[in-house]
Amino acid sequence: MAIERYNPRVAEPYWQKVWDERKLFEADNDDPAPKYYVLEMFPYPSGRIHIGHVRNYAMGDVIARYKRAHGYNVLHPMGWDAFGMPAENAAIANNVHPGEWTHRNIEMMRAQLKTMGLSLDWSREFATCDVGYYHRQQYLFLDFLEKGLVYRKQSKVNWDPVDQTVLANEQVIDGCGWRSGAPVEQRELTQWFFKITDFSEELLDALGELDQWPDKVRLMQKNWIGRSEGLHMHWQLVAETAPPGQSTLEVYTTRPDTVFGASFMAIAADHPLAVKAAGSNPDLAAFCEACRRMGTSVAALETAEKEGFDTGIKVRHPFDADWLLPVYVANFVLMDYGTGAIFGCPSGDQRDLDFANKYGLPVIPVVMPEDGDAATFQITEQAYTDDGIMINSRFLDGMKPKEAFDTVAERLETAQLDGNPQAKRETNYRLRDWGISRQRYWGCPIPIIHCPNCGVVPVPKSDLPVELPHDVDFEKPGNPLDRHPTWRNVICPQCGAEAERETDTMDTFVDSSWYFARFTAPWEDAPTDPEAASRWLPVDQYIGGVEHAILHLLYSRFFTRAMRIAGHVDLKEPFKGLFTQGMVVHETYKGTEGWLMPSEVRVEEHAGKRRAFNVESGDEVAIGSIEKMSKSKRNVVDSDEILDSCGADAARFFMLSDSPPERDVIWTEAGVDGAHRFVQRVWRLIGEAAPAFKDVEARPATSGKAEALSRTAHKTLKAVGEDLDRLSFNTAIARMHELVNTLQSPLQEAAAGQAKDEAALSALKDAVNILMSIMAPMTPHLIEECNRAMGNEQLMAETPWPVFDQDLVVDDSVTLPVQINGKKRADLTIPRDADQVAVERAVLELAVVQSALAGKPPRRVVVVPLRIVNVVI
RNA sequence: GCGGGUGUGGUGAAAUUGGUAAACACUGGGGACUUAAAAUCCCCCGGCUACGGCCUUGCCGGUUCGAGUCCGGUCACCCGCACCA
Repeated sequence: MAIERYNPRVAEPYWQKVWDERKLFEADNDDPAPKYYVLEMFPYPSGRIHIGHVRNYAMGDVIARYKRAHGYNVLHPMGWDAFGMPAENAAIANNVHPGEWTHRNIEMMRAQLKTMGLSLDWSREFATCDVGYYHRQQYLFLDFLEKGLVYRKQSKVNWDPVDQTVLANEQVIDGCGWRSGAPVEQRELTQWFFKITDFSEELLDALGELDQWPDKVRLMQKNWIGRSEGLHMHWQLVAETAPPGQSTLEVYTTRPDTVFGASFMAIAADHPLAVKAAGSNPDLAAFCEACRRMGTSVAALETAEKEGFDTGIKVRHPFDADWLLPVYVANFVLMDYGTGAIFGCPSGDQRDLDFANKYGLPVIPVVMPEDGDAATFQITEQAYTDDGIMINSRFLDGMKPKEAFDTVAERLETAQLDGNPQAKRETNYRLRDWGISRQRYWGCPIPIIHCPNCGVVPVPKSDLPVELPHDVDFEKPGNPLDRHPTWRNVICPQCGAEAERETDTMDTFVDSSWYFARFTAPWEDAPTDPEAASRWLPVDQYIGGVEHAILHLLYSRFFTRAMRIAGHVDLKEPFKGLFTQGMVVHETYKGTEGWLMPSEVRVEEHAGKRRAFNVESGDEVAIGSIEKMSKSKRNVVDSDEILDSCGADAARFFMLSDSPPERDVIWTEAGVDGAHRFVQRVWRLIGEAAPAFKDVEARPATSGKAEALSRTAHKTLKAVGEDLDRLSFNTAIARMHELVNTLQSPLQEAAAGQAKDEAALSALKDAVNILMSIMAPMTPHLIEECNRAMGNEQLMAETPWPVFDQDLVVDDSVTLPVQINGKKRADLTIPRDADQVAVERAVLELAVVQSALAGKPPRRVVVVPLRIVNVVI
C-alpha cells in the first residue's frame, strides 16, 4: 500500500509545537535526577543562521536528546553574544541603533533556530546586551575590584586604528586586529585590567586534569601561558661608565649555564637604564626613538635587522670582576618580558650569534656535543642549542647544562651584591594581564566614576545598573559615550562633587566568560544562584569552534576562578568536556563578474569532469578551491533554503553523517539530497509496514528469521550507543543505514501482508522500535511521525533509550579468518567457546591448510581467540 | 625558527587494544518498472591478472607469526605560536 511522502513542512512545525506545549525541554533546577549540562557556544547575532551553525547545534542536540532518553535532567539553553562591533558598524552604515539592529537579528535567528527542532530550553534565553545581564556583569566587576582582581594602569596597548579601540594580546593575530585585520599600533593609554596572571600557574597546572578536552587545545593554552624556569640575576655596573644612581643591571635568563659564553648585554629601548643613558647621548636617544617607532607588525618584525647601539656602559661578569662586558640597546629586546634586559651568549642562541657577528663581539662556545673535541669545537654561523657538555666554563667544565644551571644558581643565590643575593630562581610566564577597556559604545559600561577629589570611585552596587544611553550618534569616529552631552556627568557617590563616568566599555569576551553560569539561574537578582550554579556546573559537554581555543576558553577558566573567590560559584573549571567541531566548507565559484553564490550556480558532471554554469546567463564559471564559508567568497549556504526544501531532519542528518565531527565537512547538494532520500525511505518503509504491526504482541524469537532480526537490531543498538558516547556521529549513522538495509525486505513483505511468521513479525516490530529510538536524536520529527504511525502512545521525545539484550549481541559461533604465513586463505566457523586446541585442530584439517603443509608439521600456529588464526609454515 | 596534527579508492570516509584494509555513504556505470521522465528497486564500481592469484593505506627502511596502526628516516599539506631571553 503506497502512502504519502513524508512532508517535513507539515510534520516539523507540528511536532515542534507538541514538544513546546509539553515544555519537554525546560530544565527544572529541583529535579532530583542526575544532571547533564550540554552547551554549544552561543552565537553572535550577525543576522542569519548559516549551515555551520546547523552543524554545531545539531551535534549538541543529539547529545541532549540522547542524554535525556537516558533519564538525565538535561540543561540545554540558548542565548546571544550580543554586544560587539558589527552592531556599531551597521549603525554607522544604515543609520540604525545598534540595539535595534541586534534585536532584529536575534528575532530572525531565533525563528530560524526554532525551525531546526532543537531540544532547547528557551525559557532561560537571554542576550548579553540585556540590561538584566550586563547589570550583573557590572556587579561581578565590582566584586572582582574588591578582591583585588581588577586594576587600572597606564600601559602600552594594542590599538586597532580601524575599529578605533584597544585589543587584548589574545586578540592580535599576526600583528593585526582579530576583527578588522588592520595592522595594530602601539599606544600609551590608561586601561582596566583583569589579573589573569594571578592564576598563571594554576591555569597551567589544571590543564592536566581536563582529560575530556582535546590535547590540541590544552597544548595551545599551555604554550600561550608560556611558563619558563630561569634565574633573575643582578650584574654589577662599572661605576665610571654608568649613569649616576645606577649600580646594577637586572637580567632574566633561562640559560644561566651559559654564563661564561656571555659577550654582551642587551636592554630594551624603553629600559630605565637606556632612557637615562639616552639623556646624555643624542645619538642613543635617536636610536631608541627609532626602535619605538618600528612597530610590531609581522612584516616589520621579519624584515627588521637585529640592531644595537653601544651605550658605553659596562658590566662586570658575576664570576670574574676583571671581565667587563658592553651594554647595548637592542631593537629585539622586549621591555614587558622578564626584566627587559638579557645577557647575550652568541654560541648558544642564533639571534645572539647574529648580533655578535654583526658587531664583532666574541663568540665563546660553552656547550658542545658529547662526542665533540673541546680543543677544536667552534661556533661561526650556527649556534649550538642542543644538550651536550660544558666547555670553556671554568668550574662548570665537564658538566651537563642542567647540572651547570643548578651550580650557577646555587652560587649566585648565596653570593651578595650590594647586600642582596646576586640572583634568585624565578618562574616567568608569557601570559599578560587581560586588558578589558574598549573605547566603544556597544558593550557593558565599566561601573566606575572619576572624581576630581576622590579619584577612581566604584559605582555603589545599589546604583547599578549603569545603563547605556539610547540617544547616541555615530556621525564621528570614536566612542559616542565620550561625547554624549549628559550621560557622563554624574555626582560623586563619595563626596558629592561633580564627577565623570568611565566611558570605556568592557571587552565583549567578558560577556561570554560567565554566560554558562548565568544560564543555571537567569532569574536571580545576584549574578548567580551559587547553589544552582554549583549543581549544574561544570558544563558536561561544551561544543564550539577551535578558534576559541585560547581566547574564550582561557578567559572563562579565569573568570570561573575569580567568581569562586567572590563567592558566586564553587568550582574552578567551567567546562568538563570540550569538543571542537570542524567547519562547514564549500566550493567557490568565480564568474566574469566575480564570486557567485552556490545557489546561483548549476554544476554538471560528465565522464568524471565537473563544470559549473551561471544559472541566469548560462555562462560557464570557474570552480575554485574548497574554502571556509565567507561573505567575501560568497560560498555561504543559508539554512533557510535547505530547511525549506529538505527539512530540518535531512539537514541535521547530513551534517552529522560522512565526516567525523572534529573534521571539516564539505557541503554538497548531493549530500543533503542523499540524506533527504534516506529520510523518505525510512518513512516509506515504516509507514507502509506499520498497519501490519497493529495487533502484533511481544513474543519470544522462536524462528531463525526472528532471531536473526533481533540479533541485528540489538547489535546495532549497542554499537550506536557506543558511537554516541564518543560523539562518533558518522559511524552511528553508518550503523543506522545498515539496520535499515537489513530491515528493508522484511518490512516490504510485512507491508504487502506476506509476513506469516508471527515470531518474525514480533521481532521486526521490536527492531523498528529500536531503529526509531536510535534515529530519534538525529531526526526527531521524522521519528515522531513514524512513532505515531506505529501506534505508540508515548512521544518519542519521552521514550527511554532501549536496553540491548546481552544474549542477542553475542553469537554462539564465530567465523575466524585463517591465514597461512600472514595471508588470508580461508574462513573457519566454530563454536564461540571452542578452546585453542580445538581451533588449532580444526584449522589443520582445512583442505587449503593441508595442501599448503604437504604432509609436514607447521612451524607455528598462532591462535588469537575470537579474532584470527595464522599458520606459519 | 619552535610546537602539534594529517596523509587510505573518483569523493566523504571506516577499521576502539597490532589481527579479514576499503564498512557506510556520495558520485558514476548498467539493468528493471514507465509511452516518457521523476521517484523507486536490483547489480557493478582500488589496480593488475596467464583467472591460480598478485599488488595496494604519501615514500624508504625496521620490529613482528602478522603493521593503515608501533619504531627510525623522508616528502607533502594543514594548524597554532613566534624577536619570550
